[in-house]
Amino acid sequence: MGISKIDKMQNLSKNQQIIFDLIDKSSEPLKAYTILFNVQKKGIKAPLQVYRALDKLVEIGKIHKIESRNAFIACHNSSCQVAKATAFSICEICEKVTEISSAGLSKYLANFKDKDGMKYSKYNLEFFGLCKKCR
Amino acid sequence: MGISKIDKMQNLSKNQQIIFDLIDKSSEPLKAYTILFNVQKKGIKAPLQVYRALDKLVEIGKIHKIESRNAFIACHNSSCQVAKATAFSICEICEKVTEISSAGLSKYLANFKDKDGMKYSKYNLEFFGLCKKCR
DNA sequence: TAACACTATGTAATAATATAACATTTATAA
DNA sequence: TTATAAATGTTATATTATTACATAGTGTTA
Repeated sequence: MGISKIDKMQNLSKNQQIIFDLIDKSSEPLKAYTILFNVQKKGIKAPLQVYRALDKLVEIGKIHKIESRNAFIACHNSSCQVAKATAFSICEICEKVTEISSAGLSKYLANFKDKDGMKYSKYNLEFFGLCKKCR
Repeated sequence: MGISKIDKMQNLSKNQQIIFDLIDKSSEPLKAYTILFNVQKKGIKAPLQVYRALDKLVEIGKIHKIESRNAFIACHNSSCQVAKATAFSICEICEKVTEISSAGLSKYLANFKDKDGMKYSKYNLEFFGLCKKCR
């Protein structure tokens, strides 16, 4: 009668919950020190407390890191299996980031084989361009 | 009788050439401060000198930044149009990075449209897994 | 319950990555 | 040649991330 991994994913610790809530309600990706500044009133004082929570949230797939921006957004895509398959579009003017949810794309990438016939279990894809507003 | 952009790409400045040579002959991606350490004997003393050369080399497509690793490798792929379309495989154990050269993949991604029918002019894709040696 | 393993937290210090600001020099084009 | 753009040199500082060590909570199981 163990607790499954799925169940565990829903029981965030105190710091994890505070930081997830902040990221989840944000309309844009947040940087670690922006997060730190915003949660200091809740008792989280040190960078490490933020980075530890971020690491865990990324690990369980609740948030993703936008590598080219060193920033974090909440996952809104049920099909990215625990952070293993992520794709984003990034506007180079306003910096708006949107998670891409495309069955075709994820299928294509999950099945992609390199020259040696090797498949990869995990990927991150970042598209760049101009969003509707900024065109 | 102007000099074309292609020609310009081959005339690197002194610092750019020193830093490109180092990256080009490296068997692994190099980090900015590793580069700095290695070119100090050649008179490049400050981080900014390195970052400026790196920025330029990325811009003209001679090198690429591996975003998830904050490291740089030389481009060995004639088909990545001036750094606008890059794909890499990264071994999560030995950290070996290989640039992927796949006409199918680049065609698929160059033509990918999101839900709004929008195409993107630029992308970076990083695959993660275990390389042959580390399996 | 007691002992254990595991996860999370708190705190200080510091490492690693990257940019701002300003002065000067070199290369290129008109 | 003169204007312009590109590159360099230098100092200081901003931003991002980790090491090391001590403590506390949570769940498991003997």
